[in-house]
Amino acid sequence: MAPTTKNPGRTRATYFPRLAAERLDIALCRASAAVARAADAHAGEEGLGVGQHLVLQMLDAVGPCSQQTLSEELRIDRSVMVSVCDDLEQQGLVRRERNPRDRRSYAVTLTDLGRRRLAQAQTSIPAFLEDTFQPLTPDERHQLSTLLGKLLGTGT
Amino acid sequence: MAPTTKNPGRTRATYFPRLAAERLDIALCRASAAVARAADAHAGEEGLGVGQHLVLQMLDAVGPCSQQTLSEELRIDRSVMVSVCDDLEQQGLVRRERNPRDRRSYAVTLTDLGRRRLAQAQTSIPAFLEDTFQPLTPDERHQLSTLLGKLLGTGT
DNA sequence: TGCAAATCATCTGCTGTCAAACGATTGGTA
DNA sequence: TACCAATCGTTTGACAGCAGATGATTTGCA
Repeated sequence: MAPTTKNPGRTRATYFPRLAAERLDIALCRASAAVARAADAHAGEEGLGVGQHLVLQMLDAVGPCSQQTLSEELRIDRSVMVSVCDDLEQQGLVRRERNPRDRRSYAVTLTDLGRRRLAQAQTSIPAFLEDTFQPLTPDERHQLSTLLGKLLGTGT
Repeated sequence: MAPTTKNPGRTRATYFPRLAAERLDIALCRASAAVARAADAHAGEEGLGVGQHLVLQMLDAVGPCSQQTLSEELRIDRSVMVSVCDDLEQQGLVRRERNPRDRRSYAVTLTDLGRRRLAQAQTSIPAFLEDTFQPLTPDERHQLSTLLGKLLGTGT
């Protein structure tokens, strides 16, 4: 069985690279799926979901926010934001205070515990990014960041 | 109401650009989500799902395949591949023939109708890509493709 | 040969995401 | 004032994606 009798149509030197080269949209989606998987795994070890981390980080950066604002800025659907804030509140990392000016909205507020939890979670992010984007040099990562920025319409 | 009495914490000059610049993983996922949404919309108009299109294209390129091979090369879960092939078969675009060498697997085969349908669907792809990646110059698209290729481990 | 392990396609159940609808509240207009 | 549209948070239902189990079949090895 020198000339492989089986695997009649199996073209090693696979098809995927060709596809990824031709279809930029597919390449982007597949890469994103891999990265998202890694991020979820990392977040799982850390005990704080990706979305929850982002909410804490934004609250720390810009102060108390409505869930609406958090949704828009973090690109997380508002119906998802509900459960994200539920979890955070239950862990005592944020408080939901009614906005006296507009009682329809909350003013989601970072607690001291939340601030400490965020600081702790932040420490592992650089290593995670380093690990996930290891195939790229620092310069290439910067290129990628710029290109994605343009694609997202977030200025340069 | 010259000094806006409401919107106390609303920081226009939004937060998202900062986030996207710091967190390459988030930028990648958000960009991918936007692109995927556009692709789904395009595929909807075309009447052929993204996965179904990819299957037809691969069959045309490499000949009859098992669902397993299609799954691996297209990065589509095998349990999802089942319904993708179901749809294609029901529309008469592929046939599922048993592989006589290995009756566990199918040899999914492109029909003439499938080949014509593929040719028709292909024509609208360039315009879709042009539209979706409009913020990027051709050179930048090539850069992005190269970077994603490295990230996906598909050689240069 | 006969038997254990691996493989292919499929099915089931779980999770996360999104669209749409809903109550509560607000702002604007007559 | 009374009323209508818009907004915020929430709930619900539909749907895709993935892990794991299952049945049929094949392969490897004694």
